[in-house]
Amino acid sequence: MTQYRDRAAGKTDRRIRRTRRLLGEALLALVQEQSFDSVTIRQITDRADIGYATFFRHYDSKEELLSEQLEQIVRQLEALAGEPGDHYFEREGTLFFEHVRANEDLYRALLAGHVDVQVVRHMRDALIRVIQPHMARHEQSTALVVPLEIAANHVAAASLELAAWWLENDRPYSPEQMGRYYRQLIIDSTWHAILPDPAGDGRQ
Amino acid sequence: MTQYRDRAAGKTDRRIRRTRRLLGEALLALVQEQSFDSVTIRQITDRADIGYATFFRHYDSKEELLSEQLEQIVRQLEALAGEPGDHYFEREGTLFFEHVRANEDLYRALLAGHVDVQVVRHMRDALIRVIQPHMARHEQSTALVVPLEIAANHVAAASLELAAWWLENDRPYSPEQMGRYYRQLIIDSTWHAILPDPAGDGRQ
DNA sequence: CTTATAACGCACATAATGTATCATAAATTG
DNA sequence: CAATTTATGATACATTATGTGCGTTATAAG
Repeated sequence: MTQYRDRAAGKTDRRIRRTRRLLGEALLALVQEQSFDSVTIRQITDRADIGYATFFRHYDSKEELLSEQLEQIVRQLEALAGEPGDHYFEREGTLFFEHVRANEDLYRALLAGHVDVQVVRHMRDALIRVIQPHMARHEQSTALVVPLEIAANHVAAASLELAAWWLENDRPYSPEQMGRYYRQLIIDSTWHAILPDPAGDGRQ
Repeated sequence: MTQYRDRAAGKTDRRIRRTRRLLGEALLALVQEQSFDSVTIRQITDRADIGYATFFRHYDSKEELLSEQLEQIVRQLEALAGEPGDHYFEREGTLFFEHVRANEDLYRALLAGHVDVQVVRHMRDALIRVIQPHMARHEQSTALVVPLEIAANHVAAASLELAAWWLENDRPYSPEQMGRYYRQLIIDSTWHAILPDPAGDGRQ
């Protein structure tokens, strides 16, 4: 059914906002205690003190509810990345892993639990939309060696994978150290792969 | 239940081999027609002409059945990679994407459909076990800038992501072209990131 | 041929999803 | 504040898929 979704994203009626907020909080709390796919909709509504049937008036599935929660992460990343004129690739690194640690619960639900890969892909696509404008600055300067589409996908996917590795292994390195690895393995590497030999750099 | 699993991987009784083969084939056929998560165990057993209850004597879930099918891909990759003495990173590239195209059905089931991320992770871990020995050759030579564990995880994950992108976008480039992107974006880049500045070599 | 055992078919239990409906509570609107 | 709209609660119900138990039949192994 899902009948209240269009209504200006639920910004109108206070009851709608309250219900959606409670459902989101309940999901986040439950995901701390068990894997995402083992959470049932009944559990979510019980924890949120919301009628079971009410859930379906807002979401078709728990994946949809999770995706909505992930949007707040995307907004944080947009703020992190700043404007394309800003030096995204220089500032990123430590900031990204501090952000991951600050939102560890959400990232664990996404990356370390049993989730449909489509949800991860949705998150990755949102990340691409944040990253790509920053990489596109240099597109007109020269013909790219590797298509921007592929490079942006690579950076987004590899960032999530590195974050997943970090969380799965219980954060064995500091955000600063991970930031350095991140830049060496993903950012700088992709930079060199994208741009044709800049002459004198001595790398590729 | 799953009662015949220990029995030397079902190599003994011909009926066991037959049942498992038919179930695997049925899953592969179904995944061509619909997404993995929409396939039911009943559909698999119907297609395979196997009793419903029999499925559970062999597998606990369809994820487990899929994972078993993926093992044949891992064996192919092992053959592709050859011995650690062989120049894995030089030979890889085109070969990998020809391999992906040859096993497109299985890769689509894994990467393009709705699958539990744990299954993808299982595949990725198998890939790491193939790749890591090839990278470890150089470990003793110098202290690595990026830990081998992280680098191997990165290469495996990024390889799967690039393959996923390729299939999701209906293979817009040839395996040869993808092989070049693969080397520039993942292999050579990781090589440079792993080893400290080799001074004069210019590449690795 | 004899024995072991895998598969079949069926019934049944369990659990989760999703829908329909009506009464109630709460919000918005004027 | 009053009137109206509407979201929620609660319940019952239908549907679907998973997973198990068991007696019978078919088939492989020796």
